[in-house]
Amino acid sequence: MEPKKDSTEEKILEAAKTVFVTKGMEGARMQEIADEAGINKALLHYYFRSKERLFEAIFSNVIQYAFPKLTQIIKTDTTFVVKLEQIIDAYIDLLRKHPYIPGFVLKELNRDPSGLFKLALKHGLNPQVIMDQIEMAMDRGEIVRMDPRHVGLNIVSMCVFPFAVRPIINVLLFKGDEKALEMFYAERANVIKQFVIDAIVIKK
Amino acid sequence: MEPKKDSTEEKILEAAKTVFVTKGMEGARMQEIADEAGINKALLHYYFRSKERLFEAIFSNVIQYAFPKLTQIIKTDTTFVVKLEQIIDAYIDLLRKHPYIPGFVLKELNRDPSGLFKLALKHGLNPQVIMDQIEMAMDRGEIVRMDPRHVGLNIVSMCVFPFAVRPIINVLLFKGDEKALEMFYAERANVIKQFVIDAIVIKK
DNA sequence: ATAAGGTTTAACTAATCGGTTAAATTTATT
DNA sequence: AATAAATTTAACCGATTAGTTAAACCTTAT
Repeated sequence: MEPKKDSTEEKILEAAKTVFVTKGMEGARMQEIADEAGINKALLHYYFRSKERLFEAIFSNVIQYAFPKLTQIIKTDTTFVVKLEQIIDAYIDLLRKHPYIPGFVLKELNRDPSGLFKLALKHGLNPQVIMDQIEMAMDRGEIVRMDPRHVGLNIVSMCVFPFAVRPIINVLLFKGDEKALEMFYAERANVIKQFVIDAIVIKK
Repeated sequence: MEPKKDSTEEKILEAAKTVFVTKGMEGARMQEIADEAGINKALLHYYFRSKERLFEAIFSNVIQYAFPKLTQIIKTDTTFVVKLEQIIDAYIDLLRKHPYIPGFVLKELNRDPSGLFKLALKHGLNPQVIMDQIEMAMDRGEIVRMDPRHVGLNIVSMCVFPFAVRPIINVLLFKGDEKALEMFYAERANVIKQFVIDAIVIKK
């Protein structure tokens, strides 16, 4: 929280983030993090005693990009459609700015699912709030009635999955054309909004 | 292809599949694979010279669960809706039988995306066939007109993503109740079919 | 029986990697 | 200038791991 300037600690955290996110916990090397930060391995251990401690500092910070704060939006006093549009826009924007986060988080949570318990408590991850809002929209007759968990999962799937498989899409659909790929991602917010609305919103 | 009986080679391949899929290429240990196969490390290297060779044998075999043969279904001479239903059913069935494949394939393809080129050639991965079929359904007026890549990606996302994040869903939505989780996955085929049909099929 | 190939045992190499240490050097503080 | 803290250097430790080797042992077909 504290290190504001380009202090050594900040340089380390930035370097560690880069290396951990691209290589993962197991693939990352302390020497590489030190190089990336422009310091040496001894100093790296001088600041963060162990690789595990450093990783946890990074992971706990990065997790907010994967589970963003949606509670402000979802508790707004508007129609479900408006909330839906705002949430999808916000989520896709966030993912476009941090495209490698989904792959990283998936990898690490599959490696050690127990870490999720701590994170759920620490960051107040509570899908129930979202489920409740979906259910209330059904009660108001705004959307068709179905298991809200499936609704939520469908939306998250369409938002996150394309980023988690970015390398695959890049090869299979765009043959390496990063420019076209980025444009494709930019389109997704509107595509998903339209898709979900047509699928579940009741027309009057 | 050849080893039919419970030959040593078959035992090794089975053991390697188990270990690689659960631990990944980096996390897997040759000793553990040898133990799992009930043999020793020397014999393991006697059959498969290196870890990399063994891994490639496994990965090339496992990849068919991730990119199943959909061409037979999609080339059928029926309406798009019927094809859609068959494909989603087949895909969800496959994933329920091999729930850890998505996580594994994602992890490894993110680690080394270059491997995808070989696989695309070797297994004839050709999304264009599917894109063409989607476009033809639009021409026939069966579904609304939109970028077929988004359509395909939406469907695949809703099918695959929930399996890739199985540990997360298990904790966040089911608090470890594997029984309820499995039932939830069983529901998904129908949920996705209904969702997609409502989203893009034109009612007459 | 014997020859060949499959299998085990056990020790070893070479490389990698996280982490430590101690001394020297630089930088900032008083 | 003197002191303390930050940083570098360079060597090292201990553990892990992929892969090798050579000898012995077992199984099986000829």
